[in-house]
Amino acid sequence: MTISEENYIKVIYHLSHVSPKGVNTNAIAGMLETKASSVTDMLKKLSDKELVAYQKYQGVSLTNKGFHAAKMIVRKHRLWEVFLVEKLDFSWDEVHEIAEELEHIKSETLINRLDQFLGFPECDPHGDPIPNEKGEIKKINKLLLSEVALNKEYLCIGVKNSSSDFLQYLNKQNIALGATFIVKERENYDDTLTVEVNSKMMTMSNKTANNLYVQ
Amino acid sequence: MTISEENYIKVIYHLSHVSPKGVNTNAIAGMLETKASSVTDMLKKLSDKELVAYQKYQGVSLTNKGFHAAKMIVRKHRLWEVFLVEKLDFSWDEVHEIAEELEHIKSETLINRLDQFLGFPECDPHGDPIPNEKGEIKKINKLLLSEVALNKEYLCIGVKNSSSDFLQYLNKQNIALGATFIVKERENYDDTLTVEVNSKMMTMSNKTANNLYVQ
DNA sequence: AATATATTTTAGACAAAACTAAAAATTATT
DNA sequence: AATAATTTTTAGTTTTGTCTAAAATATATT
Repeated sequence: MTISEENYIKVIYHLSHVSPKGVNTNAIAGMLETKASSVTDMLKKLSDKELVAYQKYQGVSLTNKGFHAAKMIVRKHRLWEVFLVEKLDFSWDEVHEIAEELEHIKSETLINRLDQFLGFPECDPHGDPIPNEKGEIKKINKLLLSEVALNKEYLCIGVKNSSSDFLQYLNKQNIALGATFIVKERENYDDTLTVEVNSKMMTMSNKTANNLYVQ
Repeated sequence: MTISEENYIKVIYHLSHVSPKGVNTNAIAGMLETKASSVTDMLKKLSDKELVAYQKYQGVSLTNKGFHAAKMIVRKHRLWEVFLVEKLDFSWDEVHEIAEELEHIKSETLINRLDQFLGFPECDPHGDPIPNEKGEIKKINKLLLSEVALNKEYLCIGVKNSSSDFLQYLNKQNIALGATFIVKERENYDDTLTVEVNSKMMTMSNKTANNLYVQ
């Protein structure tokens, strides 16, 4: 697989969680910042390689082969992110771009040794689960902070949006994985929350709360 | 720079140690397993980018810019090799191929953090020096085991040939960086050596001795 | 010095992955 | 159901890096 093919497979994988009935050409083009016509070309190629099931005008989905390939790419991406944060002291908002390159390094042995070196982590620095060698993903029960009961303690276990803007905002607010939240009040008008974050009070927008996974 | 451009620059760098008066098109083609005509095309491109000084039929050499770029690629390659051997327990004959891929990862920050994480190593697992952040290379005084005085102790500090065949042969003979050698006898006919390797006697061909750097 | 051999370059072509513009199919709206 | 709007595909180009075959230059040999 070329890097380009891998990027398509990965994007189709992520989009098929949102639209499981078949991923749109345009959606793929949007994610890859390319044109729909380029996507069509690539879908034919991936279809010939039996990585996707593709019918003209009907969207695509991954075959078993493509699904497995996608999970291996995600596995690499997330393991490298752990490496960058845990071993090289990058912060969670800096790692995505570099991992986008590292995820295309071919060696299976490399990635399995890296996994071992990192102590077989289950999640990446944003709380996303890391597929194991076989492609199995441990499902984690998670809630959005925006949907949580009042006056109960929750633990921050991930972010739904891992854009560096959002992550930098969280850094500024001292919110990281492992932070504790107690929602004290929910404003009816705009769903603004009053939250105790690590024992300190703050006001949190619904948009923010809606991008924080807790347990 | 594309991966292909980087590979050309790196090969020109290595070949210019052997032929400092200008590197041949054919030599480059040989190293990259491509055709001379492809090399000519690429040399024009690299010349336009001012990475090499190129005159038709006269061979190429690196400009200062190209020279620095080459050293940064070599730096990455060798640091990743140290990482693979020291942290992921690869053996010195397994790392070259993987490092060939890793050396093209773009981030400067990444490589400097990796350098720090590894404790600013001066040599890679084959004893080759690692350029620092500025591209400076610490020159190491080294001799070939084939040229050494009899009955004096020498330390193995590198290999001249780092093909996996040779490295695997050395593994089998329990020769690694740090091994001690005392040459007891040199056969006049074919320069075969009788060597004490880590206090154990062995017979060593001239070809082998000629590929071992000692101090 | 003339010729033979080897090396290097040019010219033209191809595959991969992208693009633009136009055509076709699907979906939404009246 | 007909038309409008949107989405997707096709057809034809472009760029990058490669190739083959032929031409040009340089080097070696007689």
